[in-house]
Amino acid sequence: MVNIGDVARAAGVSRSTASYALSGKRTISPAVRENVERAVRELGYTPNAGARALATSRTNVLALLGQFFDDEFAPAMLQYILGITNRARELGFDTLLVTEGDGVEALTRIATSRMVDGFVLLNVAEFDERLDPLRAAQQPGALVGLPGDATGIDTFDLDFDAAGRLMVERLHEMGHRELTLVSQPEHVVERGGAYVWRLADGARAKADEHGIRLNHVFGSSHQPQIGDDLNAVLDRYPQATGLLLNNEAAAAALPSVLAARGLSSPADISVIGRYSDEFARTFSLPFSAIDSAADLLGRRAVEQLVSRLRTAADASPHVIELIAPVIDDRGSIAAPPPRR
Amino acid sequence: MVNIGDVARAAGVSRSTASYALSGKRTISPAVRENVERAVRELGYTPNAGARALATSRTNVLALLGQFFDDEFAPAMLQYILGITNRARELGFDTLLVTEGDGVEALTRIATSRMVDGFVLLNVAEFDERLDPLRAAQQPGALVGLPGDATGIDTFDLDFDAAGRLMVERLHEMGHRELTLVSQPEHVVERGGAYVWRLADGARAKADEHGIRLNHVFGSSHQPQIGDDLNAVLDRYPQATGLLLNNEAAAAALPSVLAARGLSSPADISVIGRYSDEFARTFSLPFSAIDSAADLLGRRAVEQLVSRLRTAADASPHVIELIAPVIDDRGSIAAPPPRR
DNA sequence: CTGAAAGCGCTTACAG
DNA sequence: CTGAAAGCGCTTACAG
Repeated sequence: MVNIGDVARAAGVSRSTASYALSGKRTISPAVRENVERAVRELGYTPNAGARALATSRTNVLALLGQFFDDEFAPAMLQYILGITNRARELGFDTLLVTEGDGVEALTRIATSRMVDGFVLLNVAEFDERLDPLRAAQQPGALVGLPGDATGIDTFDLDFDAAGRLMVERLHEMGHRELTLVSQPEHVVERGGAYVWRLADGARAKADEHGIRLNHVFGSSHQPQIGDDLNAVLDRYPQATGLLLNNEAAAAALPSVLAARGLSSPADISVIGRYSDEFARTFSLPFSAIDSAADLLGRRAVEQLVSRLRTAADASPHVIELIAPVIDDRGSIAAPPPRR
Repeated sequence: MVNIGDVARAAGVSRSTASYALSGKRTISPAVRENVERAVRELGYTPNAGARALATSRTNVLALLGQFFDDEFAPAMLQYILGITNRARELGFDTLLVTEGDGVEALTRIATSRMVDGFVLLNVAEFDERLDPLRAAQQPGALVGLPGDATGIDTFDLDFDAAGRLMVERLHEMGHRELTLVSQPEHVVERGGAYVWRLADGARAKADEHGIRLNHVFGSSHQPQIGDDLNAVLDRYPQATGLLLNNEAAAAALPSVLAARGLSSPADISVIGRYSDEFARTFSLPFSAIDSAADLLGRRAVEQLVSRLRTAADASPHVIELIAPVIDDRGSIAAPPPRR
C-alpha cells in the first residue's frame, strides 16, 4: 500500500513536507505543494487511518449506541440512525454502529480502546446505566432522549411535555370534552422510557386546566394485540371524541380498526398521533401527528458533539435542547360529532 | 491513558512478555501470566485500537455499506442492519455504518485508509457500481443481493426466482386460475433492482407451466398512491382470485383497501406477500408471506466474510448462496370463491 | 520461558 | 520555506 514516504519520494520532498503540504498546517511553496498533490493523485494515496489516529489521538469516527427493544417500535429507529450517520459524514466523521445488548460494556470497551472521538446515545432512559460510564470516558457524548440527570452531557429530545399539552390544547379548541390517550406498553415505562409519562403528564396538566376528561391506557407494541386494545378502548370510553396516540403501532393499526367499526376520522373521532413524517408517508397514516423529529434530533446531537470536539471539550456549558412539537396536519382533527 | 508499558511495569515484566501473555501467542509461565492479568484488571487496560491496527494491519471492524432509496421500503433495511451488526459483534468485530449517497467514493475512501478489514454491501443492484472498486480493494467483501456478475465476491440473497414460483405453485394447488402480481415501483427495476424481475420471472414461468393467467403491475412505494394502485388493480382484474405482493407498502396498505371494498382474505381473495417476519409482527399483516430472511442473510454474509478473513483471502472458492423461500402461513391462502 | 529492539505510518515540535 | 528525528502504542521476529 502506498504511504506518505512514497508520496514524498515521488514529489522529491521529505515526508514532513509532504504531510504539511496535505494538512496545510504550515506554509508551503506553491511549486512543492503542487508536486505533492500530483504525487497523491497519481499514486492514489490516502492516509492510513490507524497510523493517523495513533499520531493525533483523533479517529474521525463517532460511536452510535442504539438500544433495540422488542416492545418498542424498531422501524422508527432507522430515522434517527440515518440522521446521525449522514450528518456525521457531512462533518467529516464516520459512524460505528453499536447494537449489542450490554451498552455499558460496549461503551467502556470502545472508549478505552480509543476507537472513536465521541458517542451518541440513542433511546436514553430515565436512569440510564450508560451515563456514568460515558461521564467517565475520555470522549464526550451527546444524548438523544432526556434522562433524569443529564448533568455534564449535551442532550436533545422532543419536548414531550409540550407535545402532550399541544395535543390536548388543539382538541380543546375544537370543542372536545373527553379524550383518550394510548401510550406505549407499560413495559416501556418500567424500563424508564420517560417520554411516555412526559407526554402523559403534559396532556393531563392541560386537560385539568380545561376541565377535559382524559382517559389513559397503555397499548401493545404489536398487532394483533394493539388492534384488540384499540377496540377495547373504543368500547370502554364511548364518550371520548378524540384519540391521542403516543404509540406507533396503534397509529398503524387504527385505520383498520376504525374501518371495521364503520367509523371515520375526523367525522366520528378526531385523532392526533406522534410519529415521524417519514413513517406517516411510508404508511400514509391518515392522522395528523406531532413529528418525532427523529432526523433533526439526530443531526443536532451530532452537530453539538462535533462542535465540542473542535473546541476544548468542556469549553462551553452543556445544553439540554428540547424541540418544540409541531403538528403535521393531515386532516384528522375536527369538531366532535353532535352528542348522541 | 494506561498502555501496555504501564501493565508491563506493574507486572514486573517486559512489554513483549505482557503482550504475549495477553495474546497467548507463546507459552508464558503461569505466575507471569497471572501477574499480567492482575495488572490489566487493576489498571483497566484495553489495547489502543489504532496502535494495534497499525502493528497488525487488522482493525476488527467491518464496513456496512447501505443504500437508502426513497422509493424502496426503508424500514425493512433495519432488519438487515441488525443481523449484520449483531453477528459481527459475536465474531469479534465492530461495524462501521456507511450511508452516504456515493457508495463508490465511500468504499474507496474506507478501503484505502484501511479503516476496516472487510465490507458488507447491502441492496446490491444488477450492475452495481460498487463492485469493481470492491474487487480492487485489499479487503474482501460480501454481498446481500445478487448482481448480474458476482465473480470473485461472496454473495447472499433470497432465491427470488424460487419465491415467485412458490407463490404461484401454492395458489395453483388451491385451484386459482388467475393471479395478479404487484411489484415494487418501476423505478426500482430501472435502477437495477433485480429481485423484482427475478421474482416476476419465476412467477411467470410457473404460471405458464400451469396455464395460469398472471397479471403484473408495478405499485407505488408510499401511500396513498399504493392504495389507489391496489384499488385500480382490483377493478382492472376482477377475475383474479389471488394477489402476489412483492412490495411491502402494498402489504401495509392492502388491509384497509380490502376492508373498504367489503372484501376479506382468504374468503374473497387469497394473498401471498414477501416481507420479513418482524415486519409482519410489528404490523401484524394478516397475509401469508415469504420471509425476506433479512436477519439470516445479514448473518450469513458476515459469517462468510469473517471466515474469509481468518483464512487466506482467496483460499476458498467464492460462494453464491440463495436462500430457499419459506412461506409463513398466516391463513390468507385458500381455494378461490365460487365463480361469480 | 523471557527481553531488547525494530517497525507499522503517520504528525509535529525542533532546528535550520 | 524545508528536513531529520522523535514519538504515538502496539506486535513480533530475533536472540538468548
